[in-house]
Amino acid sequence: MIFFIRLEFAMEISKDIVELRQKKIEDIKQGGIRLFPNDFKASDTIQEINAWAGTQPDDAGGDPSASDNTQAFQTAGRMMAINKMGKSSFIRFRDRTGQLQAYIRADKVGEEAYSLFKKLDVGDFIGVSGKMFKTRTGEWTLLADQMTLISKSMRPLPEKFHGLKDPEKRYRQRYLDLVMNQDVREIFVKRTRMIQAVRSFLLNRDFLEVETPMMQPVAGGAEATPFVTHHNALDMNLFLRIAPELYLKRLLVGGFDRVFEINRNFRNEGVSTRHNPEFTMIEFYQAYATYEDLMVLTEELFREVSMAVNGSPVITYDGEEIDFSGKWNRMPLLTSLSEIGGLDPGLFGNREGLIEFAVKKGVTLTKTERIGKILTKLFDALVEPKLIQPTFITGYPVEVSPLSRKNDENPELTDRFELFIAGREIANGFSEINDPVDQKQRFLQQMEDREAGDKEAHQMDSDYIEALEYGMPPAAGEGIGIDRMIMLFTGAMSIREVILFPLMKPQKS
RNA sequence: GGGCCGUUAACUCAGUCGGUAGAGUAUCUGCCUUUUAAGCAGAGAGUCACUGGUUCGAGUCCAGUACGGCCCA
Repeated sequence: MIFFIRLEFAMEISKDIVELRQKKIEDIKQGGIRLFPNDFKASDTIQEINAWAGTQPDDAGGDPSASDNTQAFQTAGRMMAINKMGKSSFIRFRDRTGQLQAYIRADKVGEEAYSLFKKLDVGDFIGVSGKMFKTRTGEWTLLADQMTLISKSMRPLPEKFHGLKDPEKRYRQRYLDLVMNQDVREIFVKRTRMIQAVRSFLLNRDFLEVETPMMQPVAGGAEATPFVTHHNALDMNLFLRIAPELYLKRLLVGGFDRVFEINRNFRNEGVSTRHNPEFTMIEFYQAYATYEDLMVLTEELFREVSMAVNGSPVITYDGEEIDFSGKWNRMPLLTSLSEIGGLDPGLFGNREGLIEFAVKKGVTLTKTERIGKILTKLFDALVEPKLIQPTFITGYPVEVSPLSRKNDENPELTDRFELFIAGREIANGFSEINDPVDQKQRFLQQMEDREAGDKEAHQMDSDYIEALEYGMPPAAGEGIGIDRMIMLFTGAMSIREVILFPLMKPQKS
């Protein structure tokens, strides 16, 4: 008999935490307590309560029974720590605005409520009402005269001191990352603020925010491999967009002279610290402007965003101070190749010489690549990593710029820039082609490149050509990688740190 | 796609030369009405990512696979 009892006892306490909590939940339910009520009103935020405490005189709040303190509060949040001391306990709980300590006493909330409280766990949501007092150590604390269970947790939160560190778990269960790691929470709050700052910058300059198709019959506006999907009822394949560009320019034809869109693009490529298959871009287009106007606008944009989120035009990224104030460096691509990349200018038009140089520098090329492509590959390898301070590189070859306007003096080059900060490409902008004949020729050349093996070369978009044939005003447009911009302003070294739910392979069960 | 590294309790991590799996936190039981990573006493908790190999014996050595991290393309 004794053996039997001991065995049962052993089985009981060997259950895991989730099972134990389920049993606890049954107990609470049996006691007539509602586990998930939705009618508790948190009339005060924790921030408001802490702000009130900040206005109190230094000598106030010492005695919880003092009657001169008549301000009562009611608030709610998730319990993050519990210190039980017999018939009284301190808890820390948190809402969206901050954290607060509360003091629960059996003689204050009543024996019944206190015995319910003893069954609760870190991670549960509670509602508390009462008045504020100061503890012996001087911390303002809510003395509960009522305590309500609002939502019960069934799984334990990660450990309170070390938190959640495993990157895989942090990305897959971002909600836990956000609960446990306040710095992560701040990154995503900052992300939202930055996007708002970009949006109001453009709205203040009379740009119209629009939404254009994410599912497109022809995936254009960039050189990338698209995702393919299928529409059942229409029985047609569609591509997830790689860029909104060609639709935004159709809107220029339509008379929206200043438009922008902030949204996701999808590119069917690998993942890395700088690439997620879906990522956020802003593209904006301004009629009667040139790429030079947009460089100035971009400088203003970064300064304004930097001031809005950091209060300074200077940021630190990867140990480097980056200064957005003043006029940024501007340098033609070819100049950067000779001055920074160490390429002899005599080789600029010499394909064989360039290939020889590339091989010497360890840059891999395919056999069919033309001079413009080779030059930009050399740039990516030899110059880009060295551009730490904000730098506009201008004058890109026509053959790698199928949507950019040719330069009036040198038709081999385009009126285009790319912006580099901290050794990374952040933005790409150019004066737009509004000559439909030129645009069609560019598409035809791209089709030749595609046939020669460049799978990312642009596809023909006849519908877009037709739009241009109705007449488009001269314009300039730009795209900025929002995720990379946010990495800069938050100091994140991986794009996964600024995307709430980065793409992960499923785990096998 | 290639290279290097990681995967051990719910979380954070140890684990020596190959010899029966460890700590802190969390959990459970008891005590405790001003704590601060509360304290005191006790207890339970593991498919050592997975599959195979070597071995008398594998968390540890070898091979492969999965997932992840960093770097390169």
